[in-house]
Amino acid sequence: MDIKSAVTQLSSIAQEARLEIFRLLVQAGVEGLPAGSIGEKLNIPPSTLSFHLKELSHAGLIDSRQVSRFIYYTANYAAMNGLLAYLTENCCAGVNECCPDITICNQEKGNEP
Amino acid sequence: MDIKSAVTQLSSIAQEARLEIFRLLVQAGVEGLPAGSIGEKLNIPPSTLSFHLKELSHAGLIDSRQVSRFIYYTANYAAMNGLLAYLTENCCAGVNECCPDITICNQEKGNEP
DNA sequence: GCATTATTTCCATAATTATGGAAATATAGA
DNA sequence: TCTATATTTCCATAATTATGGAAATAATGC
Repeated sequence: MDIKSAVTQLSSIAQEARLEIFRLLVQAGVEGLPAGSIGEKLNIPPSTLSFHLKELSHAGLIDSRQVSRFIYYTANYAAMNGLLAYLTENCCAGVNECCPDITICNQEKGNEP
Repeated sequence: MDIKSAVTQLSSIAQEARLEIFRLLVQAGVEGLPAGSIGEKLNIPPSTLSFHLKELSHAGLIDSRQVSRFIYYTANYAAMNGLLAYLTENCCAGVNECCPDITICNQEKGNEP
């Protein structure tokens, strides 16, 4: 992880609408949600939603896949992990127990029904 | 944690200079660093540094204390924890093991010499 | 091909944020 | 009080980012 990617990822969630979208997707799990549902749940007009989804997507914090006419968006848990790890890297100079290892939202253990 | 605070905190580190400052302080541990040292290490002019430190401070991600003529800045590990927890809250709907508990950088276990 | 639905692009406008020089303020020691 | 050092405030300029309507594009079923 380099600092520019980290800034891009942080910027992408440093905005209320996008943070709501991201958290919604984090909570939605590996199946994700189609764009339309996201806009409906969060009451965001299509053009604005599209703009924000693109920002999150470019940052790499969410992925998308097409299913018929719907585009499903999902949180990229690995990217989230990477970002959190970067923030806490070498915490307290790694000298002691101040900062335990982190392992958060490992997508390998997803909850696909 | 409410979404506005989270956005404020994320915005505060969604900027290269500030992310460098924050990470430097996270790594510096509980003693922290005086403003001057930060500016020197990261090559940031005083006025710019002051602006960025204020942003981080207002967001609550760093604290400061005066020691003689120096102002020491420190990472607020509790705030960092809170932010990371907010991002991963109810991950995958909390249905399974997708997202283990997180405990990162607990300042109670600091490494004061 | 046509109608329908889903999503994105384009665009102008508005709002926010970053930069750093110069001056001001604060602290401490002689 | 005078001087030196540390940090912040002020300010103008520049750059980036957000918003949403309207139009365009894409995908599906009939």
